[in-house]
Amino acid sequence: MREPTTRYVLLGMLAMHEAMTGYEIRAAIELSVRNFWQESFGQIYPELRRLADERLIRAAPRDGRGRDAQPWRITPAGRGALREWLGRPPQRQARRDETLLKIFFSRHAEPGTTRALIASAREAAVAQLEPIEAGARMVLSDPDDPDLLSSLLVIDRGRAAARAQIAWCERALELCDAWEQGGAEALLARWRKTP
Amino acid sequence: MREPTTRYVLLGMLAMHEAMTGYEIRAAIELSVRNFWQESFGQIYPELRRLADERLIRAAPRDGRGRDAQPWRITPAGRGALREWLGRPPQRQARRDETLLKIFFSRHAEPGTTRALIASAREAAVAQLEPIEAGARMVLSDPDDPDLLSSLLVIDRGRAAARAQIAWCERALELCDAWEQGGAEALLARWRKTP
DNA sequence: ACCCCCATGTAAACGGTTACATGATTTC
DNA sequence: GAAATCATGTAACCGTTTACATGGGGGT
Repeated sequence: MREPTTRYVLLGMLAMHEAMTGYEIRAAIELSVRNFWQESFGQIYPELRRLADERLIRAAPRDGRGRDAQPWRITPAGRGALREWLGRPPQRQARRDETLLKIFFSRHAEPGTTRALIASAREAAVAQLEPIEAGARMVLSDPDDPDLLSSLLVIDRGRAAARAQIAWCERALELCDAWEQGGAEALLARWRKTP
Repeated sequence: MREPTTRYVLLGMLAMHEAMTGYEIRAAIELSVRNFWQESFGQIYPELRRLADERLIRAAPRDGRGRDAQPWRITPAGRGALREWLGRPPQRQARRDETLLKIFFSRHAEPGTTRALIASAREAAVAQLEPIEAGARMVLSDPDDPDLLSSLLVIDRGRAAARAQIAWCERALELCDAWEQGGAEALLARWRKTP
């Protein structure tokens, strides 16, 4: 049995932010959890309808946002559903990294591909780091935010992941060096140096 | 435009291993890249048929494996397709971690949920580490393997990711402590201590 | 006799992205 | 006046998982 996660992301965001439109929820996801979650409008809008049908959210009065903007509010039942989901052990983890897969097979590619893949993985991680630091500064500027702990935790996780990625890329390039210069022997020597 | 990755995983495995059945390919995936990729039989068997139709693989003679076991071999065209895919920049990355999502929303759960989630994330990472080390020992026992570099690279990545996860979990628990004992002020102090 | 592993496959359902359509409002 | 952003939605398509079906071979 699989479980749709989208609805709980929507409920979670509405639990944090009082009243939001689908568009704003999407923006909030991109702002806060973008390093480990994403949702498309094609998921968000139909799911909001379903949540409203089940009385887990309810339409809030339209104020001066945009003409068509429909803000939603979480209901007590919605908070209950969210709490219940949070209490269940998480099961799904993505486990899909195309870059690493390519690196794994790269012996069968054009020469130099392994290095190129590692280098671009490093660049991607470095690029990830910048918005994370910007997010950190933003969060730190409002110490009264009740979600301060949550925000810092996920920021720290994204940062740690990016840093680990960068460190691995550098080590990986060293292992490539050793392999190219001294074959299996040198590679294993380099490997054993820092296990 | 999206691109099916399954076929290239199959081609890659057949490029590494000479002749394999669908079942063996699945086992090889679970052995080597399971930390960042997975395939189900429902994907593998139909895709093998398609690859055979396109002459990227071809049926190898059945030897004494099992009665129904059908080994496949990669063709030169298949190697070409694999090489071409490896040369294209990787695009998809999963970006989906339900555990972290729950941690992010855990302020709206029963008290203690945040800690419980972090603790179970830590345990999961520790459990991941054991088979990785076993895999490392296995790879190191055969230094003549032409895929030695590839294997060590992905093993090192899995290990680095698991270790980073464990380290983050410990820091996260410390941040929880600070928050619970001294509120925002203590949390920020702890945060700034090791940024 | 029973159970587990090997082995292949199909069909349904689901989760998710992409493309498309539409139009208001704000900013340069 | 043009461009960007705000805003909602639908339909098609695709990738993936799950459940189901089937049966041989080997071990206890």
